[in-house]
This record gives sequence, C-alpha cells and structure tokens, in this order.
Amino acid sequence: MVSGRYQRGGMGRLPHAVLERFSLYLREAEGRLARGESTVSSQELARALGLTPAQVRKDLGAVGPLGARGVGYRLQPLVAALRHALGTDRRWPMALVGVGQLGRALVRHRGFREQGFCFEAIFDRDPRLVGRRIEGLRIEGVDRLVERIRAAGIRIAVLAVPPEQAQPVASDLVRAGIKGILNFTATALAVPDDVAVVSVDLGFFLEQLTHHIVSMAQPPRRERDSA
Amino acid sequence: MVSGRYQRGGMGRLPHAVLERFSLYLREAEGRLARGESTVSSQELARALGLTPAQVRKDLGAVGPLGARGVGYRLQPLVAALRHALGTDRRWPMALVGVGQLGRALVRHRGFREQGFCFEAIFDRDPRLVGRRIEGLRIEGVDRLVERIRAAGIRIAVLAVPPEQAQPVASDLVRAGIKGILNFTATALAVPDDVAVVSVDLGFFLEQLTHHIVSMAQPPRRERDSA
DNA sequence: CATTGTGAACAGTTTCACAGCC
DNA sequence: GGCTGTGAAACTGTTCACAATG
Repeated sequence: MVSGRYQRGGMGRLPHAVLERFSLYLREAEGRLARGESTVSSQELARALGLTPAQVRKDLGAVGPLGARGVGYRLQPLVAALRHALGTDRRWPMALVGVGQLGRALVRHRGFREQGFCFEAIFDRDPRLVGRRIEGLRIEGVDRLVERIRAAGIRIAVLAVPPEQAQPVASDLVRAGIKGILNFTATALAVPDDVAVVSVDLGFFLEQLTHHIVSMAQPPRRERDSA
Repeated sequence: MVSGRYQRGGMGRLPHAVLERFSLYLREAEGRLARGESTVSSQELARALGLTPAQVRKDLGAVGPLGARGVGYRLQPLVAALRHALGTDRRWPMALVGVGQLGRALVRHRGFREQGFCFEAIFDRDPRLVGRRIEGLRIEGVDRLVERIRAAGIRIAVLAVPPEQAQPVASDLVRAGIKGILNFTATALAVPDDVAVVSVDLGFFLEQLTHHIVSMAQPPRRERDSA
C-alpha cells in the first residue's frame, strides 16, 4: 500500500507490508484506548481500516500471541507491542535541514512531539536565516551540520531543501551518522545500505489519485491494439 | 513505498505495484530528458531507481511495446506514455481545505503547478481567514465548499484540517463531486468506493524509519520462543 | 460461543531465461 | 551485440477454513 515509498529494501524480521499496517493498527488502537475502550477484535480493526479480519490476525500474530480467544486484543499490550515493534517506545531526536515554507510547517507540526519525535537541531544554507530562532531552536549553518549531528547523536533527519542540494546534504547526513532520512525532495538519494530513506513526494501521491480518477472514468477500455 | 498509502483498493488495468513505480519512472525519465538525453535502457533506469532491469522491462511493457531492441526506450514517448497512464497529461484543478501552516506551504509549493496541479479554490472554517488572499486566491468559508467545488468541476481535494474536522469535510467533498482526496490528517476517512483517498501521515513515515533503525541495531535476533 | 492462531489454498509480484529484433 | 518483450518458475503476500481456547 502505498505511500511514500522506500528506496533500498526495508529490512527487519517483519515483512514490509505488515510493518506498514502496524502503523495503522497502532493509530487505531491508540485512538480506541484514548476513547476509554479496553479491547478490540480483529473484526473491528478490520472494519475501521478497510482490511480483512484474517489479515489483521495474521499481522498481529507476527509479534506474538497477544490476543485472547473469545475476547479480542487488549488495547494496552497491543499498543505497547506495536510501539516496540515500530521503535516508537522511546524518544527520537531529529534534525531538520532546509527551513523553507515546508520546513517551518514541519517544525511547528504538533503531532511529532506527541509521538516522541522532537527536532533538536535545525540547519539552513541561507546566512540570513542562520541565527534566527524557530520554536525555540536556533537555525544553524549547514557547515556545522556534520559536527553538530554527530555530537548530539541524532539518527533521524528530515530533508526539506531544494532538489539540487538534496544529494550533497544527504551525503553529509550519512557522514554525520544519520540512519534514517525523511526525504521531502523529489530526488532519489544514493545512500549506503544501512541508511533508510523514505521519500515523501507529493507529485507521487497526486499521480496515484489522478490515475485512479482517469481509470474509473473510462471503465471498460481495452489496451489499444499496438500502443 | 514508501509512503502514504491507499484506503480502499486502487483499481485500473495496471496492478498497484506497477503504478507506484510508474511515478518513479516518470520522474527519472523527465529528469534525463531535461538533461538532454534521448534514450534510456532498462538497465540504467533500474540502477537509478534501485530495481532490476527485468522488472523495469515488465513494467514498461504493460503500457505497450515502446522500447527499441538494442537501443532502449526513447525518452519522449516514454514520458508521454507514463503521463498518459498516470493521467497527468492534462491540467488538474484542485481545492485546498484548511489553511494552516501546512496548507499555506502546500499552496505555495512550486512543483505542483509545474506538474499541472493547480489550486483553484481554497477554504477554511476560520472567519478571520475568509476573504484573505493567498497566492492570488481568495480564501472562502467551508459553507461555500460544496457549491463552489461542484460549480468549478474540481475533482481533487487536498485535506489539511485538524483531525476532528477530517471526516465531516471529507463527506462534504464527496457530496461536491470530488473523486480523489489527498489526506494530510492522520485520520482514516470513510468514503464511497469510487473516491480514492491517499493518506500522507508523517507519523507513518517516521515509524517506518524508526523500525528500520531499531531492527538494524540488534541484527541477529530470533523470534521469541513461541511468538 | 465468539474470537484467536494457523496450515493450506490462492492471488499477486518478482525474477529468470531466452527468443526476437534493431 | 545489445537490449527489449515475455512466458514460465520462484517467491511473497493474502484469504480461507477450521481446530483450539478463554
């Protein structure tokens, strides 16, 4: 299922597809927990997320037998197990590179902090921005990037620079010890195998929508004879 | 991919997986065309995108035999065919609902216009914003949404409202004739089958990264004894 | 007795290997 | 010779059906 997408095969014991759904299960389970519910069945999860109950059970079975037959899954252990599997049972300091419109919107984004993702260093190439503060953080020059990120032990970076700078900055990030890059440039990044890149390319998402629309519009079309 | 993901199965003659790669091929082919190249081989595309040449050939074969044996694929017809398949060989007017930080960043985002995606109506619930202009467009109240979108014949909407408003606004969008929703709220939307939703949930992407990082860190771990 | 956990059947996707063509 | 197009094989992921169980 889509989405952003991964460069270089993901990895880990869980298959890709399962992992992507873990995020959905987690979101849904957290919501139900917050609403005061205490258990959920595979059927309910399936309905809420547009999946089949069998798939939900198989997926959740992958982290261990945490369901109770006749009852369903208790939300608290479920949330804990999913967070553990996804690695979000801890805080994750992050770096931002590129303080444009998008970069600013990301730094101010509420949800991140709640999920334990917290910006702790912000960089931009533009000297006019360096020194300014945003959400209490001082914007630093990219020349400080490697040194600062390494010193802070930050492992996740958000890349929101113009396309030309994407690859050079990515290479610096790798040098700084970054292991995961959330890439908002529409550029494919070359990085070593142990660094994960998730690219969020808005054009990509819109193209999936437009395809859907045009293919719905002309339903029973055959391939052209030789096109 | 990364990315975003689909609620309700996509559809159309091309399999999901192929379609997602079409966006990548298109991006890469456009780039090469812009750099003055005129053909590309499956091998080159594969290398640039981290795929196998066989897969590239199979995928591109799905739109018709547009490669030349011994030569590769001519970029111009390739780009045209991919755009046609994705539905981006035309202009797509879009509506934005929710003019917060993120909404503003999206409206100002360059790339969209270049790809033929153009905001033509902007809505917000906040009366203090209604009437203001942003990138030459007047912000309108959500009460006008159904009427305005229907009149303008807009079929794609970008949803960037707070989570509580997500479902009600989505229902209005459906009523207004919208067929594709780019959903930036972390909420699962209930919509009819002929409406596509692509959700861009930043938490989702970060979770994929953190999973990658933690699963790399403790390499040869076995499943728990009965998990 | 509702609901999980799971092997076995099925569907979708990727890779292989090679014939066909420029 | 180099490269595409494509069936067949291998693989991965999904659904089914049902025994196991709190």
